[in-house]
Amino acid sequence: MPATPSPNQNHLLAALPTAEFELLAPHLELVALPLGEMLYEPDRQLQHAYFPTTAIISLLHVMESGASAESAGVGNEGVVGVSLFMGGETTTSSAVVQTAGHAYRLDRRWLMQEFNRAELLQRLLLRYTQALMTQMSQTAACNRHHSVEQQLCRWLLLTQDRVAQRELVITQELIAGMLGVRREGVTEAAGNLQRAGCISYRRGHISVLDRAGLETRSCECYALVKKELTRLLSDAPCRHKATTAAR
Amino acid sequence: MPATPSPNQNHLLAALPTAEFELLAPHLELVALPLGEMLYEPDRQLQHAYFPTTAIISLLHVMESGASAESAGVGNEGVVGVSLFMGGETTTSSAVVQTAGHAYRLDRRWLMQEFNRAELLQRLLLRYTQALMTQMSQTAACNRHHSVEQQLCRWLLLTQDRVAQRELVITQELIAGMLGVRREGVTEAAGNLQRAGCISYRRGHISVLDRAGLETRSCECYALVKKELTRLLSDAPCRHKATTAAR
DNA sequence: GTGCGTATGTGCGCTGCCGCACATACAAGC
DNA sequence: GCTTGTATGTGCGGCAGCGCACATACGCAC
Repeated sequence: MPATPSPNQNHLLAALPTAEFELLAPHLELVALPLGEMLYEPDRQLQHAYFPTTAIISLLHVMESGASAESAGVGNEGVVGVSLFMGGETTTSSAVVQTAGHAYRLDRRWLMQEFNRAELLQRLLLRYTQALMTQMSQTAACNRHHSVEQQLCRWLLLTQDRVAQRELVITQELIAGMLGVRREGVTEAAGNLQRAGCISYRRGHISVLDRAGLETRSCECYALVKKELTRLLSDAPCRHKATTAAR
Repeated sequence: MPATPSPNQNHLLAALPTAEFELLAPHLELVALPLGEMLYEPDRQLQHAYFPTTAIISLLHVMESGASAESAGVGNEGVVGVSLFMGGETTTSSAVVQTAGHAYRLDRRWLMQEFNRAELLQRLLLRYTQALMTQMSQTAACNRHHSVEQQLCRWLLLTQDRVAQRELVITQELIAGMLGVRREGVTEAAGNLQRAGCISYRRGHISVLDRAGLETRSCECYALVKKELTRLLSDAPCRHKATTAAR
């Protein structure tokens, strides 16, 4: 973990060619995102796009019944607020900070303007958006067909990729909210994984011990989403090495 | 149903201002899409974008187990092949003709070129893509929390909006494939809906008798997706009235 | 009309997840 | 240390949907 926050910790920002980055840099504002903060909710006008460095954000759907489910997560590989440049400005989902950390944000108007002017920035953001769509649509199919344990594995792998740390700081209760299942279901699945030596956990902390084991027990969705993200962003121009991290 | 096929039957094409449409028109090619035809599949390079008029296309995910689920459907409100202008060129899903009919298609290269040149075309396509993302992410949450009957209602309503006909020509088996559930589950749900007077059906045909009834029995997802589609496309410039049809 | 392919109806037992009601045990603050 | 809030463990009945095995019945092709 770099002690000094840097925009290059975000893969999209790091992938921008120097010329474009220089234009953008003065407008980047570092913000701390505490756990549970809501970056946007349905129908509320989003004021900034957020490029996470150490924070992780969940795109959550809350149903009328109060039940919730995550359609995608965003970490240092992406950006929160694609609806700004997609033109809709609002979305039907909420964006909630799932792991506290930092992000750089850009003002809405500036981003919208620059998106239309800077061709490479536009291309990069659109390619990332397609990766996000992959994640969403795969989650739809995954929710239909795969078990809680498989989905927990997928979720742990995706999340760990974003923090680059063995230990995740999160409660099973919160994970249940993301997956849209009961907290008890997560407890049981996590128990199995711990007994199998894949993870170990204590009150609010989960450590990944055996990634290969998790990948075996995960459904195919993890590898698929990961592969697509890599494909879509790896051949982008790149100032720093941040984008190369595949899995 | 107009006897003469016209690009204006597709809401996106109809929404283009005359100047932009004139540029595009010579490149539009009318094609017949038979039931079951696969417009693209994972990793296969897409050669055309399809603007359906009477056809309906399902964006399907096929899992390793062979099970499938639709993450979104595309009818005359949209376009198949957003990955072309999003920059990825391929996707991880398949696109399968769910209801036979017609579509206008545009060559891949021409569309990619024009997307970068024509600002209004770009804006329209991106807004539609955001509506598609709404459909995908809502489907993810819906698959998690709602019953087969609720989802069948949602599916019937969305599909009927696309054909503008009382009667849909489709088997329960195919619907089951879209929803990612058992055929018997669809049979049972359809039986309930018929007994309630919402629909009537016979071998391969389903007629919607009571839209309001279906909306009541549907989950909130139908209204939400529909509303977002309307919002994103209604304030677009519009040569014809096609885009105004909100439900 | 007759026949046949295929769409639909129905009944099993089974499983995974739910909803609830607790028991337990951790960790931070006094 | 002890208390207290909260995270986790566990057991129950219930139910929706699954997988299977059929029975039935529709409608097209001949």
